[in-house]
Amino acid sequence: MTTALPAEAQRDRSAAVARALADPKRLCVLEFLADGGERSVGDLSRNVGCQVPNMSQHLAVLRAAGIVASRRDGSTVLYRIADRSVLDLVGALQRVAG
Amino acid sequence: MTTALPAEAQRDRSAAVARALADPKRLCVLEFLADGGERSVGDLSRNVGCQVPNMSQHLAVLRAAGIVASRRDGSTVLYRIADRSVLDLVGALQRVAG
DNA sequence: ATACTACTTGCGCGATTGCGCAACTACTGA
DNA sequence: TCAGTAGTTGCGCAATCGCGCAAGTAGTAT
Repeated sequence: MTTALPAEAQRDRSAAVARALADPKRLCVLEFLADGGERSVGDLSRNVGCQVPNMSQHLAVLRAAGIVASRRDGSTVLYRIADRSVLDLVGALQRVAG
Repeated sequence: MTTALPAEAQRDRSAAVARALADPKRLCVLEFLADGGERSVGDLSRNVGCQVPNMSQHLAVLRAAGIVASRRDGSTVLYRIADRSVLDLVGALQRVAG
């Protein structure tokens, strides 16, 4: 079995994930990544409509929460959804928000 | 069919729901409501460990996001999870945060 | 009406957040 | 090495958030 974490620590982690999703631009990023597979920072920044440094910060928030992952390809950095469970989460979110 | 909302408005609603979930105490409230059915403000405030006015504010946030609903029973106000889809959302959140 | 319990609302404060801007690092190609 | 392109990081500011506290509303009971 996995180590039984105190319920409070688990809630803190859940809250951190929710906080990372609590921004329209970051949700927009996840929509692009959901059907685009991998995208560069510049690509995302153009499509979402914000400056590159701002997008980089948003992506850092998503990555810190374990929602996206990144890899470098030459001079560009490609971001992707970290896990399929993230798609379920975004779907559930949209259903409640619907 | 339902009116096709602009994607941006849908994202704003999703972000609002996520923001409402982005607090450990509010997640704790949802856990209590998930297996307790209906709970009063005082009850929740005792179990979560915060003052009554603070709990009332947290519940107002959750209600504004459509996550919980309330009804009055005499002098007490009982809160409950608004919809089953909220349970799916919290579950998906915990799975990603796991 | 009075007193009491249950809850909500307004206010102010410290902490966090999102953003633009500038500066910095990382990689490519000549 | 010297540009040039792609991202990241640091800083400051306005806006928002969570909280405690005080005051107000709603319902019960005497």
